[in-house]
Amino acid sequence: MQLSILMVFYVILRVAIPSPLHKLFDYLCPVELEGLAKPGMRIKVPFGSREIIGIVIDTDVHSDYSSKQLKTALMLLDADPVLDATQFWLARWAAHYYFYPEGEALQQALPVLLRKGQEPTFAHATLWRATAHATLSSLATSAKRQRELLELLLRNPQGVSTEAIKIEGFSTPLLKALADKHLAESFASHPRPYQFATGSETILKEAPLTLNEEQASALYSLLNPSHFHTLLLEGITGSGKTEVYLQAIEAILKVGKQALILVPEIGLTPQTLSRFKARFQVPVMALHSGLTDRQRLDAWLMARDGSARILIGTRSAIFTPMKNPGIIIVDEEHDPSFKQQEGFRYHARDLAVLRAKKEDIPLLLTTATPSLESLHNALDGRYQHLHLRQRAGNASAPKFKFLDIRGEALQAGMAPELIHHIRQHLSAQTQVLIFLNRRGFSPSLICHDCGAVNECTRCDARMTLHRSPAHMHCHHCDRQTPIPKRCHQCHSEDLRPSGAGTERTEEQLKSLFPNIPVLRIDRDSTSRKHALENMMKQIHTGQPCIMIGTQMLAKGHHFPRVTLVAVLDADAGLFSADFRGMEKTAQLILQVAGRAGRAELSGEVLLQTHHPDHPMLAALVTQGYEAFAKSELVLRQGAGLPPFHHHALIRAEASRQGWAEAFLRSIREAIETHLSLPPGNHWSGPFPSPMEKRAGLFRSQMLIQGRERRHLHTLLRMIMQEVEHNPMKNKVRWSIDVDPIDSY
DNA sequence: AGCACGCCGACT
DNA sequence: GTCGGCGTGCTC
Repeated sequence: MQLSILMVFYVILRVAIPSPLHKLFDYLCPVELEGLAKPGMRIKVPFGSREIIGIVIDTDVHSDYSSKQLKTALMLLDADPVLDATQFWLARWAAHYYFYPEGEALQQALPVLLRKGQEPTFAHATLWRATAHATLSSLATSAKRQRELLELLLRNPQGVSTEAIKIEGFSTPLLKALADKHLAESFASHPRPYQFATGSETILKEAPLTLNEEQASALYSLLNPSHFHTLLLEGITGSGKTEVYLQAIEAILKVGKQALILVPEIGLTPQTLSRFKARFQVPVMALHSGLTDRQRLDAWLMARDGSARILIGTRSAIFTPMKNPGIIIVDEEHDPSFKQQEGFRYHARDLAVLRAKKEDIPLLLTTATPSLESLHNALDGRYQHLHLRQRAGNASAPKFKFLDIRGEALQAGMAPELIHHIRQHLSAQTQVLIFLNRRGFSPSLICHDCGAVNECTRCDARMTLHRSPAHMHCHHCDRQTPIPKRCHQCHSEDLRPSGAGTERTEEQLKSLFPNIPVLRIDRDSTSRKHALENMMKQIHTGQPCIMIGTQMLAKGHHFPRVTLVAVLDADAGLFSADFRGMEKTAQLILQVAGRAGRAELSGEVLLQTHHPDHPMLAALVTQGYEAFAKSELVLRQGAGLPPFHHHALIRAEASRQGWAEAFLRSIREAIETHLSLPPGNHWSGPFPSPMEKRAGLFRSQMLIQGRERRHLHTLLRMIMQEVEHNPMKNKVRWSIDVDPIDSY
């Protein structure tokens, strides 16, 4: 007997769901969507007891699940993929590379409103107009207000917004009355915020500066070829890096293309933006955290349809679509804020390289102090490496000097000789900048009788004493308490602040120089609206003053009247547990130093240190950053550290001590007993994190070092597998950090 | 991550 | 008697 087999072929949709599960989910494709669902489109699907929006990854005829087990997708939200091919590829690539769930990664590449299922269209306003047959005579003369409103509508046949009608003094019931009589009607308008024709338009508002030879050569190298290549442009502060890229952008705009500029988190200031807006006539869009969801979507749409020509944004802007990409620029490429520090731990600079390659456009990395990663790539010939060694105009480079503070009595962190220098510079009618990377009044409050230190109950850290307003503050978990009156151990009342933060140095400077304005610039003093702006205004009057601040002062600002820069604690980070401590210190010192002598005045930089003979510090000061960086690279190579070997950090935290570590240990042991380690990989740990307890959680980590990326990733995949089966996985919070930039 | 299910304490 | 605490388990 012959059985007739009825074969039913289903179309399977593979969907990325925004959930922390590291997998894709299969759905049956409804018949009416067959042939319509394409990769990159949003689709609504049932998921557990909810309905959520996922992204179509693929269609298939096979699934590991039977058609009985599969649910049917509900509806497609897009007629065209909302993620273009590049975005789709980049987000997925990053999800795999950084071991982040694909659905979550794709989600993060989309503006919030699109995640929520809104249409990818511009904001539409509801406008009102008179209907075709409406005339004033249709209304009784007694309906005075209605007549006035109708008159307004008749005068504006293009439509009047509801807001405008209210502003004119008409109430909504009045409008409704007209609508009910079919004299007024509403309609939706989809304004294009910019109408922009490519071609013969004006691009510049302001003439470019004349480039010197170095700048011109950098510009030429950047634009030739116009295909993918990476250029690391290393130039000291004031050497005119920005002018080079402004002119590169101009050239890109001339051929009808768009430019994407990534800047550090604190770099996206109104000043940065105004520099672009002053130079270019074309639409410049800033993508920053202050935008509403709606503004963000509009900016995203304008980038996608090509009407926004210049896009400036922080880290996440790397996922902005562009219709006609022409160039990507990563400004201050060494800045750590390009690496996201939680969740989706991607590095925007590294993704920029991937994206530029995919789009086949040039990538420019600019900095005064290259990251060792980029420098290594340049030295190995993967990036072109160009220098701007001349300072623009006639500014001269600042002179560095060590101030040996061994055995010196410091006043709020300042040596007598430093105070003497400050006095000299002030009497020459110039400004002084003091750098201290420590907020608050004092980093610790110590009992003078028993030595007990006021510590945070939730972290392995000391509470910082703040004076204005007076409180104790943990800078690691944000816990705040009143200032204790007595020692918690011996109840002595003799509690003394030990060490100086910016508040204390500010206070000391004010008493030393009562007639000179002292401006403190840190996160606390600038939290009020316009506070920073007002201080900047005062500084730019050019009158003598002293600025005391944290790294907020180090980045981006121009202080033409500053002739003395002092780094109070050049040793911070010199002996840190983190192998990047030295690199970070060097970058910070040079960045602060760059504030001095930017105009015609020459500058002096004083570094207070206990280690004037430290070889790295000496190399930095006498031979410059590149010499320092090259010798640091030699050390890294010898120690098998990045950028020569690759790192990944497996972190875990739990509410009870020992859990996180036990979890990591069981992962490691499971792999070591059942599997063999891919070649070139090394484990260390698990060990407690440098600050084991933080915000009430006990943290542990395990470091993996790998000679080759692909083998490192093989091991990370093994770890992922192991975690899936680990019974403790729900007792701890864990994460993988590929290419970590600190081990906090 | 959500959300449901499930099994123990103080309340209209 | 029930509301609700959060432990546990699942999501095609």
